[in-house]
Amino acid sequence: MTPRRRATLRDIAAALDLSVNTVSRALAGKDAVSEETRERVRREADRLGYVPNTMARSLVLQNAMTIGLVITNPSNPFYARLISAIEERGRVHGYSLMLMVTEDSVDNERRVAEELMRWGVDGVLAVPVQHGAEHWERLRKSGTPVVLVNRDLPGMEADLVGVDYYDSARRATELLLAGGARELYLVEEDLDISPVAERVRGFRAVLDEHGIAVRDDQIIKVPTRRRESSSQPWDPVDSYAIGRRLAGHAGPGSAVLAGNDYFALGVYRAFTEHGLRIPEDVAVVGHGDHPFAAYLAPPLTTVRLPAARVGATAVDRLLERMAAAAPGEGLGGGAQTTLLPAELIVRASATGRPARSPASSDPASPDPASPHLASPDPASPDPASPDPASPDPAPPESS
Amino acid sequence: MTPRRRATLRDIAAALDLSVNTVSRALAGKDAVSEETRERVRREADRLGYVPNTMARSLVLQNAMTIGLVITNPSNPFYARLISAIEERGRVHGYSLMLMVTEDSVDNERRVAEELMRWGVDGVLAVPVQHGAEHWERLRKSGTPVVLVNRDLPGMEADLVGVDYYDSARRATELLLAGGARELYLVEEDLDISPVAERVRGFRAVLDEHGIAVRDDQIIKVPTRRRESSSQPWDPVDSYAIGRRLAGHAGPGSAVLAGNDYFALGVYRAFTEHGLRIPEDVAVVGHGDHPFAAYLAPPLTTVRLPAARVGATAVDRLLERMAAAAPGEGLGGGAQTTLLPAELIVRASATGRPARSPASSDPASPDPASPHLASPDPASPDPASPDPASPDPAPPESS
DNA sequence: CTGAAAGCGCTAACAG
DNA sequence: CTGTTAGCGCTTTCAG
Repeated sequence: MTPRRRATLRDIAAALDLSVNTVSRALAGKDAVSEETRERVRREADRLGYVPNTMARSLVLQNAMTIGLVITNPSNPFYARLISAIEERGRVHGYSLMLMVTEDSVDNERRVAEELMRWGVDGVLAVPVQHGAEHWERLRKSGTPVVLVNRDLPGMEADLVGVDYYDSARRATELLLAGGARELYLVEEDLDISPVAERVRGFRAVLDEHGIAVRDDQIIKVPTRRRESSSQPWDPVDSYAIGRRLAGHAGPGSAVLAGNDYFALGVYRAFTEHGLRIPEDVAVVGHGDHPFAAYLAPPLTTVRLPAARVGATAVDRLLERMAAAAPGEGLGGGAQTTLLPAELIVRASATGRPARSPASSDPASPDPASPHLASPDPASPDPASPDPASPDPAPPESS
Repeated sequence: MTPRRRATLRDIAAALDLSVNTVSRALAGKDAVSEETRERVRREADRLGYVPNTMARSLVLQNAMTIGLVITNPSNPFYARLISAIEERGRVHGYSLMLMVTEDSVDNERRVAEELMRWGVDGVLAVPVQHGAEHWERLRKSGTPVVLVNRDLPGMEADLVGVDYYDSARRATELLLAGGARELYLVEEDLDISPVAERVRGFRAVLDEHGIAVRDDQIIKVPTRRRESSSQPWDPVDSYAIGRRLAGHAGPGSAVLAGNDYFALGVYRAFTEHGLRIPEDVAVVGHGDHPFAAYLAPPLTTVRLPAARVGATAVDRLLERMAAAAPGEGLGGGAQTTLLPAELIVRASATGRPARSPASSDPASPDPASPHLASPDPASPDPASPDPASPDPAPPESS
């Protein structure tokens, strides 16, 4: 009984004996239409259950009202939050999201970039796989702005919105040193990506400044297993293995800085099983402030990432580029890089005097290290307030 | 220098002095074209960097080659994995994903459904918000198949692909009873959705069968705070509060079954802080088998959800419906419900003899309760193999 | 084997 | 205020 075929402007026009054009304008709210006609059109439109055809509209308007979002792995909690933030901010501006997943494979990424071109999306937000920038370059040259998110991409001259991991690693390392650690280990994923590189850089820099030599074996790479366990988040199993190895020569003065909380967790367990106490025998700091971090025993000191802000900022930057791309201008100015600050959340796993070390270029960290330092095994596991960095979730009214 | 405007078939045709039509066929690989012409066309096409315009194509073909995916919250790890699985399976069949996020708000859902109609997506996969089915009904009546995922929706007669939570709750409860628990609590999110309802039903059923009366206060609802903390996953903070309350009258024979691992975690911490031992004083079972579950102290017994399979199955079901919707047929047969079995992962937090209770309608659970039972604080935290339910990423049969 | 013509659903000039 | 004419980029008849 219901119309198998969607109603179109023409159907309305026919029923009312008007021209398609008039109907179009009536519905679009343009002026050149009598109020009466407009009313009739409206009525008929929803009598027929008319729904405008976005594709047709986009085809003529030459804009897709869509932005492509390319993510390596939605199961990474940071990216999951990024997706939400981007979707929300995009919607506010009337854009839909075309989501593509690469699983950190360049082949997938190439396919995906191609598909995005075919769709003619208005802009692309991408967490790039490490190698290969040609496909993104092609896209950009064809007039589609591309903004990199979270990871930089060497061969690509594009905007980047990410997190200041160099700084977060510095702060975490300072904290560890301030707590008395001397034998530090950095546990990172074995991927050649900028976030890892930046953290390594920050880690080394601080140790250097303190005159501590860094042996190669202090920077440990955990093999990536995302590909195999498709759509599974990081698995602590490998960091657990690493933790067991470390446990042998660990003792007071040892500390581990992990590139993500899951790695910290694996290490945690290996240590406690081995009878080592955290933080007395070995201090641990993670990255990500995943929901479980505050509830471990002891609560995990970690770095809270401004996912929501990164997402919103990335969308904003992309929107600017899209606006600039419209005229003749060559896609706005030069590439801009925006690194948002992360927040060090000090909890019991890395106790010590707040990192107020001399060398710290640390820009007025919002005094994190207080409540939790008191109780090494706090009775109040941190109300874990929602991303404090996102109290600006876009126009709360937006019409 | 680079073409501001994308090359079109016409450009190729003009350059080669051919008709648009011929070029189209040449590129589409249709037969009625001489090999020579085809070659010339191909060459010119990529000289010009031609990329077919999907929108134009879709407009005439009347299919969008897109499926809409509506998710309440990507930060829920289960949904994150679902997204990956669906994207992957969709891509295999040539479909792109339009992702929409509702944050469990009906208003958002209505907007989103409308938008999906406008795009004319070929089908929709949705994790529905509890109330309001009219917008989905409209979509369906307009000829777009809708398959519900994970949650049922009362007013809607549509296919559903989900998890058998009734069974998972039953099995978990049986396990707890077998372990000697008598005072059981079920901690669930305060949402009126089928997964929760099913678990409550399973929980009650088993207790009933064992002649144990269930007081209302044994079924505890944790307030939802997703909306506020937009794009944040569950926060254990509320379940932690609940755990503290429970800790008062908990003791040997007490047990908690949690609707998700984060809740279990909150309870965990409240108990241990209160000096209660797990599982000796109180046993705990979660839901979800999130990556951290195996690494808690003690490792958390939980239910592993077949996210990848749910995703793949949902896509397959949708594809069937889409195929059926093409002819005159009324969208295939009646609504089908597919509930995939979850797997009970027994770890130290809920020790006891394997649940081999009489009333168990339990279809040969794959003998879970062995390796971990031995060591209440196992030295081998479960290699947490990737979703064992998805070693068959391809159509097990379906198509 | 190739071209001409029509049309998907909508919007943008331009006339009347 | 309203209708006519084009055309977005592509595919599909149907003739040649």
